[in-house]
Amino acid sequence: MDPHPTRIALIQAAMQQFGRGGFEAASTRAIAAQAGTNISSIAYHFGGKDGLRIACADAVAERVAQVARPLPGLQDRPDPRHARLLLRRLVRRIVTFMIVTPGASDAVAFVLRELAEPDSPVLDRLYTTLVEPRHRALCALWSAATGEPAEAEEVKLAVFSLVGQAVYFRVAAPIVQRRMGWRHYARAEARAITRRMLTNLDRMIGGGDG
Amino acid sequence: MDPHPTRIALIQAAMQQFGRGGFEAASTRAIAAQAGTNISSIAYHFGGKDGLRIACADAVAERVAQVARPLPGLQDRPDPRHARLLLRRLVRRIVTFMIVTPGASDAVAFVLRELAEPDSPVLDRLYTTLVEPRHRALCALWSAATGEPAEAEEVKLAVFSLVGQAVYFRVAAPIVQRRMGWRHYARAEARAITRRMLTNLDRMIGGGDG
DNA sequence: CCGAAAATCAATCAATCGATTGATACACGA
DNA sequence: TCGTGTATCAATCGATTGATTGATTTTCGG
Repeated sequence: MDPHPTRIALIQAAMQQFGRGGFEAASTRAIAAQAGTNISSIAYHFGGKDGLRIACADAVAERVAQVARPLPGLQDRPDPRHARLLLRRLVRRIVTFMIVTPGASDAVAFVLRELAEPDSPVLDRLYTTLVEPRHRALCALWSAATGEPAEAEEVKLAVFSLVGQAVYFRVAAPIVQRRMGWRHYARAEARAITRRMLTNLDRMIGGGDG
Repeated sequence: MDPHPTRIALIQAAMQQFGRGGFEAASTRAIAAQAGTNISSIAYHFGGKDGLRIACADAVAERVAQVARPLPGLQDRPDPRHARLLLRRLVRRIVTFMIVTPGASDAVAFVLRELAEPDSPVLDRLYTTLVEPRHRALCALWSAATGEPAEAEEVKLAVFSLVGQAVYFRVAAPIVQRRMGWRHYARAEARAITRRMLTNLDRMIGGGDG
């Protein structure tokens, strides 16, 4: 079916192992073994380990671009109530994607590892294609919901605060689960996190029903 | 002066390099070189690379234990206004520590790397000595400020949301700085982040002056 | 000044790393 | 039945990894 099954298997395996212990910790042999192919396939398809890293970044960017569709009601200026509704829906989507979507955990872990690396060769790619446009869109919505200017420092930091919470629930999953007495992130746990984050969102925006 | 200068230099260098690219990415040779000593000093002082890892975790735990002193006004049940004041002070302290304190950046990066690692050998140590007691204290304060029971699921998640924001501003520093147009985290930037986080705290707690 | 313990050194070990090689299997048009 | 390009394979390369060794230097009580 797929035109490049080995290529995709390699990306998937690499994304998982890169996300686990970092880029350097993952060996090409282990990646190839998990993908069910030979080591030299990496060089053949991607030119090397670094090429595989870039391919992972592109795969994430493409996937997110598909999931995070053009937000309805962003082209025109939505009224505050509508903006708040869209923000709530987005928070639901983000948390669901990060917590419960199968395979997304690996992608999130991979991205976070790259973001934390001071001189990651794919950081630029991830920022321009993944971080900035989404952050801008969220700022626009936040602006519409609160009336503050979209590119104000306060708004940008507020949006970072919001997504930072979701990111933390993923990156610190072992700790959160242990403290909460959870054995994993499943539907019930995702619901609890979503509820808390929606509460935070409403209160941070203010003015509404809290 | 110091009874173990080489030991301390090794821990400091290791913490930095472990935090940069992860545990496996850091080579013992590079660590020893940065510490200005020989490779075999690692084996002599810590038994090996893993021992150095544990020593780093202990060093962080001890340092945080010193910085995060017993919170004043926690033994008795503070009234809501006092609790909110203590929470605000703690948020200031956390952000300052994470953003601006020299050397703390390495420690934070190291801890986060360990927390993200699924099967880190020092995760247990870090959790029991570092995460849990602080989280419990924050939950108690949150409870006193809001009236909710301290060990309620909602309270625990709220505290995680709060610290998650601060953690994110550190772990995603390259992204945040780029989006904000900042060249680094200095006093002015830390102040902006602190202000936003205090606003978030006030609104999340609710009931107060916002 | 001496001798033992503490600490550091250069040198080397087997193991593993990413990359490369030449051979091989397969599909497809001439 | 060729010839060609794609894709994977086992085998091997030099380099680097963490660990270890034995010698050397430093420290300090007697």
